[in-house]
Amino acid sequence: MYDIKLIRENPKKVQQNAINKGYGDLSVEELLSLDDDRRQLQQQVDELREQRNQNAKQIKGGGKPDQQLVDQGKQIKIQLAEREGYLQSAEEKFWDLLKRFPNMALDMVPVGQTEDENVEIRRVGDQPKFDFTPKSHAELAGSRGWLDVPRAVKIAGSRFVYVKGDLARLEFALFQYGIDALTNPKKIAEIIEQAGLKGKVSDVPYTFVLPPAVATTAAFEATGRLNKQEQTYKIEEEDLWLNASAEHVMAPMYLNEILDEKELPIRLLGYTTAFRREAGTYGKDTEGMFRLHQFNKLEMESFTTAEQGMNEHLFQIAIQEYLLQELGLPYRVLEKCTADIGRPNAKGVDIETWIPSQNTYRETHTADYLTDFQTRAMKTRVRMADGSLELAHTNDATVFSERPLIAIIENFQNEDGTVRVPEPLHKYLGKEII
RNA sequence: GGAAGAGUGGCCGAGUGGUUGAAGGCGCGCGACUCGAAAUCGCGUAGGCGGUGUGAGCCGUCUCGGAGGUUCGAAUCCUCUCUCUUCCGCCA
Repeated sequence: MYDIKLIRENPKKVQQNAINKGYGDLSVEELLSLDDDRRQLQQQVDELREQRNQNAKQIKGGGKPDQQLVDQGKQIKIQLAEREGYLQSAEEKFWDLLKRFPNMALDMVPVGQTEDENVEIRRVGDQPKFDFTPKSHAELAGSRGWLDVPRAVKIAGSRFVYVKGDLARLEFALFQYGIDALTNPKKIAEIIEQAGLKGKVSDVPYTFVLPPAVATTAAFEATGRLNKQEQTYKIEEEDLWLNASAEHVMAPMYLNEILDEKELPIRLLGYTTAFRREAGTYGKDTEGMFRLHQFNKLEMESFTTAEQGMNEHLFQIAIQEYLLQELGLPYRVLEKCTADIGRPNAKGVDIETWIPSQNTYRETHTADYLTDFQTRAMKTRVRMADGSLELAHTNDATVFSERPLIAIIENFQNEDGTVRVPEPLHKYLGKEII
């Protein structure tokens, strides 16, 4: 949720930002008018309440209640109920609209209308050269018995799969590798060093977390990511939604809490199965396991002070790149433009990994810097060393989903359909070729 | 799922209709005492919203799990709901 005070102070900037992020239908003018309405009503209500309280205080003094004062109190009560009714509906309108406003994009974020205007900032790693025609992951996995799509469709419908055998084991190897790396102080220190972030970010390792896979409406809404129409599954008969990313169930962990500055940063490494409706993607990426209703994901979530937020973002990107480099996967980093960073984001980066069968880079990772957009709604605050109170900043980023498996089996495939396992995963898989 | 009990400030814990945003204690902060510390003593210790305004602050209002209701007036009474504890049932 964006800050109404900042909107009052910078109406033009906020309106322009909404347009840049694809929310041009939202009117700052309308919002400020609703804000005025509610503030006026709030004042009226406060004044009536004051009268009520004063009146009650006077009555209390005597032994027998003064009938005249009691009648006066009744009058106040009637007026107050009326004003409170108006206030309530004014508040509802106001908050409904305010919640729809996007977070302010940082100045460095390129302005763009679609994801095509994301800006590539670097490419790392060489695309593999094949002296045969490389197969798609769906072909490879199909021929090796690693994916069973028809049977998954039979029992759960489209966009579900059974992941089997060595591919399933490769998936767990990948996650185990990510968990080991991010919980290891030495690795963390190495990544910070390599990224030139020494002294700029904390060197505390991530804490591995297995979170609930669901969240209540209130918790999910506070993350700014509840997207019922396109992405989120609701559990019938329950006030619960299936997460579409571990971030959704970790970001609200400190709902209504005041953290001590000394506790920060809080770095969480969450693993969960994620569920997405994928509405509006009919016919897109239908082969194999690229776009599924259900997939597993390892995700970083950090809580920092405002001052540390940006460096934490850079740190999370550095982690993503470090792991991809160790695996030997070619990738490129894109600075997401205003239209693509998403409503709650102030800045965001996508990492796309080379997919030989598609002859292109495809999104495998994302890193989001949310500033205080989530924490304002979640009321997650920080008691600073000087005693002041400020909103925490949040960052989240992918460590690994299942998509890197696609990149691994395609980039490291042999002509006979076998796959060379990246060296860091050998110890988890117990073999070098699958 | 059934039955009973309980949810108060950072923590513990008073409080069953009227100066109670809330006694007391612990913790924490500042100060005194001390060479220093402990102990002791003194003072201070929630947040949101609105208004006014700034060295600061001041005024009003709301918040005692959450929502609603009764009342001139609710932490206190009523209804619903959530969570926790214990017992029963079921179960990976």
